[in-house]
Amino acid sequence: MTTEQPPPGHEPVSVLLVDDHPVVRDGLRAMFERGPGFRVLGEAADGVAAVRLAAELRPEVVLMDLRMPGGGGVDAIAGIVGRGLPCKVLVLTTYDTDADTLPAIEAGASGYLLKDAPPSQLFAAVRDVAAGRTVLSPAVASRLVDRVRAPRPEAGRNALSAREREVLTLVAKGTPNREIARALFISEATVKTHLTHLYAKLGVNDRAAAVATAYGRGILGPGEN
Amino acid sequence: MTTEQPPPGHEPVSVLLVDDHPVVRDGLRAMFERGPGFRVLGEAADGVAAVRLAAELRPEVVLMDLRMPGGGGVDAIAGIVGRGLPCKVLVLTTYDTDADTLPAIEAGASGYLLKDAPPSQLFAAVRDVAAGRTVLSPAVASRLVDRVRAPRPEAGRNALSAREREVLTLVAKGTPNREIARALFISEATVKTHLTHLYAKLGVNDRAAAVATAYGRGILGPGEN
DNA sequence: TCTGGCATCAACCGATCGGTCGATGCCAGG
DNA sequence: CCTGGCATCGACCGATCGGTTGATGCCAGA
Repeated sequence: MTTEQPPPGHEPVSVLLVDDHPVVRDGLRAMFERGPGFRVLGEAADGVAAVRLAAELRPEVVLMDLRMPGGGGVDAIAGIVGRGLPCKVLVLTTYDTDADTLPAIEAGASGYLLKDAPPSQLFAAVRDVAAGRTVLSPAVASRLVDRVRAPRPEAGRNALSAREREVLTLVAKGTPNREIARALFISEATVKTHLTHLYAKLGVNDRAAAVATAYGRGILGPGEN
Repeated sequence: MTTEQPPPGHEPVSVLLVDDHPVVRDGLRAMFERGPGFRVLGEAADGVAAVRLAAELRPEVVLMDLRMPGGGGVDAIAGIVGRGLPCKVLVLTTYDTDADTLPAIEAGASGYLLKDAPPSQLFAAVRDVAAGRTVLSPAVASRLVDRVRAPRPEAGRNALSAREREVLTLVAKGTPNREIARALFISEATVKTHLTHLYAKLGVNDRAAAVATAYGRGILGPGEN
C-alpha cells in the first residue's frame, strides 16, 4: 500500500512541470507521456508562472525545481499552498545539499526527490504524493530526523532535577513563585532555591532566559504549554 | 546515488533480525540469505536480547520490530544507540499507525519501513541505512513533516510587531529592560510599553510565559538563542 | 478626513524577583 | 563514615518588573 510498482487500473494523475531548464521540462514531459498513467497539463519556467498555472490548470501534482530565476521555488510553493490550491508539490532538484531543502518542506512541499532518481521511482513518488503521502529523499529525511531527534542525553552536571523541572514548567506558564509554592505544597523560599539552582545549571540569571534555554535544549518540549 | 537497485560488487551487509514472531524471523532470514549481498548474523526475539546481540555481533544494520513482549522496540533502539554501538537501526513494523513511530525515530532509528514493502525495497532500504542514509515510509515522513512545518501563518490580531519581536528576543536572552532599551536605542519606558502590548497579544502577563508561548507558536524559533 | 495601529516617552507604586546569608534532613556513592 | 546532591525552610534587601495613566507623532486604510 505504499511505494508500489505501477498499479494497473487508475485514472491518470495530472501534473504541472516547473523548471527553468527547457531541456529538463521536455525530458520530464516525454517521460511522463510515455509512462503509465500521467497527464502533463502544462509547464512553467519560473515561480510566478508556476503559481498562476497551478491556479488555472489545477493539477494534482506540481513537479517543482528549486532555485530558478524570477520567483524562487520556495516562494512558489508557499504561494501554491498559501492559496489553498488542492495541488501537492513534489520538489525535484539536482542537489539535496541545497540550503533550502528544509525551507521547501516547511513551505508545504509534499515530497522531495533528486533528479537522478530512476523513472520508476519518480513515477511511484508522484503517485504517492498525489495520494496524499509524503516522499523524501534519504538526505532530506536525515535532516528532518535530525531536527526531531531527542536533542541530547543531557550533559551530566547540567541536568535538572525532577523538582526543578516541575518548577520550571510552572514558571513557563507565568506562575508567580507564591503560587508555584502552593501548587507543589512547598514554601516560597524553596521555590526560590530551586530557581537559583536551575539558573546556575542553565547558565542564566532570569526566569525568561531559563524558559528560553530550556526550550532550546528540549527540556521544555513543545508538549507542555 | 540514492535508493538504487542491487549494486553489483559490494561486500555483504551484516544484519541482525529482531522480532518476537519466529515466522517473521525465518521469513526475513530466508529472504536475506537468498538475496544479493547480505549476511544474517543472528536473531533476537525481544528488546533485551536485541541490545545484547547487537553489542556482541556488531551488525551493520538491526532490523527491529516495534511492540514486542519483554523490552519494547523503542527501548531497545535507545539502548543500542545509547551504548554508542555502530549499528544502524531500521524499524520494520506491520502498521505505520503505531503511536510509537515518532518515538522510534526520536530514539535514534535510521529508518522506518512497513513489512508489506516489496523485497527489493527492503533490500534497498537496508543498504541505504547501512550507508548512513535515512529511509522513511511515506506515513512516517508525513508525520515528521507535520512536526517541522511552519506552525501557523500567525492569527491576525495576535501577530507581534517587528519591534515587539525584537524586544521579546532580547527578553528570551535574559536581558533586563534597561539594557534592552540601550540595545534598541529607545527609552526603558518604551520597552515596557512594548512588553505590555505583547503580553496582551500573547495572552500572558509575565515575561517567562511570553517566552514560552512564543516558542510554542514558533515566533521564537529554535534559531535564536 | 478620521480612525487605528505602531513607536516613542514620562512618572509612579506595589508586587515580584534574584541574591545572599543562613539551616535541617535524607539518601546514595566513594 | 563522610561527602555531596537533593529537597526543604527562613529572613532580608535592593533590583527589576508589571500596571496604570497620559501624551506625542507617524502613517496607512476606511
